[in-house]
Amino acid sequence: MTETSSRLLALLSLLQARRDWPGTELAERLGVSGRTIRRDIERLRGLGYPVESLTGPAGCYRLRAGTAMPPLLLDDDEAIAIAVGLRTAARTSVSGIEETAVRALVKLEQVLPAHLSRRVAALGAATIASPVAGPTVEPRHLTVIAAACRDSECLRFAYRSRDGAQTQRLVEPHSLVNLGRRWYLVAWDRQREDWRTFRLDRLERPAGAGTRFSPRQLPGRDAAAYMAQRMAEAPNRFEARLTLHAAAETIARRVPSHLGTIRPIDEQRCEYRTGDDDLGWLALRIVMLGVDFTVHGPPELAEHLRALSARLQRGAG
Amino acid sequence: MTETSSRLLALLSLLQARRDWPGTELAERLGVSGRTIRRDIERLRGLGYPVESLTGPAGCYRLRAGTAMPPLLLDDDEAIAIAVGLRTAARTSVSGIEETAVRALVKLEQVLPAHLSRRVAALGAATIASPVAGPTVEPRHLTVIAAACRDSECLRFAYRSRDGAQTQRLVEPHSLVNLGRRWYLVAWDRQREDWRTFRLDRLERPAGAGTRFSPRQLPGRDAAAYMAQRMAEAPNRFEARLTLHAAAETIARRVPSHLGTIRPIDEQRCEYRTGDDDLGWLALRIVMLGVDFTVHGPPELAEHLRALSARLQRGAG
DNA sequence: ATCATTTAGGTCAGGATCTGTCCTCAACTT
DNA sequence: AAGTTGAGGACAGATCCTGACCTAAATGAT
Repeated sequence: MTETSSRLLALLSLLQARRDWPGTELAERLGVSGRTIRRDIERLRGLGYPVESLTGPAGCYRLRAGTAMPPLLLDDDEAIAIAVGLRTAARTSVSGIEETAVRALVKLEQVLPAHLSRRVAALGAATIASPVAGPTVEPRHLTVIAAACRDSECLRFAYRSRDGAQTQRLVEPHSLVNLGRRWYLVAWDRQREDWRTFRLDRLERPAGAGTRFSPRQLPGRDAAAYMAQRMAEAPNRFEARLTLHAAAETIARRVPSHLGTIRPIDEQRCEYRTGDDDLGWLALRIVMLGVDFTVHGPPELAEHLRALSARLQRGAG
Repeated sequence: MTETSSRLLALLSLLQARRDWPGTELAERLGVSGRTIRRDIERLRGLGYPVESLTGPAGCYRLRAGTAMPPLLLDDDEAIAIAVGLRTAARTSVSGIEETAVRALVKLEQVLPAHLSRRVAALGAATIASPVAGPTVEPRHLTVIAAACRDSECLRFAYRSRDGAQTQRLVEPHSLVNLGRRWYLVAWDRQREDWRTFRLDRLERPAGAGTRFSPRQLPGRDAAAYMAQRMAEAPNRFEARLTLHAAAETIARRVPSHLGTIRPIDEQRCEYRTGDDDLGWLALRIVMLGVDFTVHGPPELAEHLRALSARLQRGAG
């Protein structure tokens, strides 16, 4: 019955490509009689996909939103758009869905035909990298590691520790965690026989080792909690304290909660605390607020802003 | 045969959720015999989905990337991640796939269950809007209009022209075009009986009018070309000319081609020309380059940068 | 090297399902 | 009021599906 099944898929595909479909046109396209189309529609409804129908002249079938997600039938361009969209969603670190985006990306890339994969890679190469954004994570690394987590497959990679030393690692990956602007891997290090966290931007040539492992119990509630605890021990290099000359609500609407805290001082001012490892990024965040401000620390930030101010002054003549 | 079809879909879903599946486990999950699983795998292969298999102990089935895109079977969270990803991809205006992203978004939203739709909307509301970004387009407007284009349905909306006058429009939508940082609708205006272009950020309460129309032939090669021609007649409000104190190649890698042109002057300098309607955005683009520069015009830009410089100077103390 | 495990696939019989044809109804637009 | 479109029952013939049973081939562990 591969005939009937594939026809049902083709029917779903058509119903997703356009909204309104008269029965006769569907019958023609699929090469079956109108009666069979009606039966197929009935089958789809039986499977839980709500197909509306209008009677009379200009009557048609129409796939509506139901209670469950139907299989998505994408053409090449749409698949590419989704891959690119998920990559940016995974990278932007403001939406709060980074981990899910990576999971979806792994699922998509597993079945993405090679020629589309190449096109996505080409588009990725054309994407600009902001010079103040600091080190970035390659999307490929992200999906390789996420796939290893999902499939309980050992992972091998080279790691550059904070002091610059290169080591080769073999780990049992547990989870990918997105915190602040960075990605971390929580994994059991097989050589050191202990849990470790790795920053993805310090990691090179990750590849599945080919061997499976049985998942271990991570100490702590979950990977995000574990990671947050580790992070609390090693805070950001720069912790900024400023006064903003604008109402707290105005600012709160522009700053995602994990990128710092806002406290009102009075009607026209508020206190803003935020941290980062990168001065350039920190400064840009402040500039983008678009309001007057006063820096209370750290001195490096004030220095950086003065340098930026001087550059603008010189540039503007 | 709804039984067999839905089992095939369930099988595809399982194969997408994890990489390796032993046959016995699949048989258990789907409640059929192992022989039927083998036959189902055979069917999937017959439909063009390449299912690998490993024999021996630890043997398993594995869905590989083929030559065509299989139907994507998503869970709730993944569907949300894709919706959010496509929204950002449609909004960012650097990837060059904005139109396709909107098309995919329309397809997705047409079948996205209501409770997921609400969650996407909630996430969208939490997204921050940069104050220098200028007027933004609501994702809802984008999808409503794109759907009307796709389905050849008349569209009604309120339009605020450049001088602030409000008018009610009834149009036959032709295409959505993304140019620069903006979205435009190319449509046949039924009242004026001529082609018009509309900026989406000036448009309110778009809604399908319920009536269908038969598509007209647009003058010009395609909508993008038509739009580009119209745009050439009405350039940006501010056209910036600067010298950057950095090698042309360095800059070229950071600037998407439609956001201005780079011409080398010598080894260490290049000329950068770029335009925008919004001084804040223009200035931010320059700041983000992270290199020294000299502004040659327009005077408003220099003025704006001096003001920004002063703000930073004050803020840094 | 041997053994156990896993996929591959042929065959068979009974039952279920699918398809097209023909027909009658109901709903809706013009 | 008429014409168009979807809904769906009935029927017959062909097709397909499933589980059971069996043998072959590949592969990792002991």
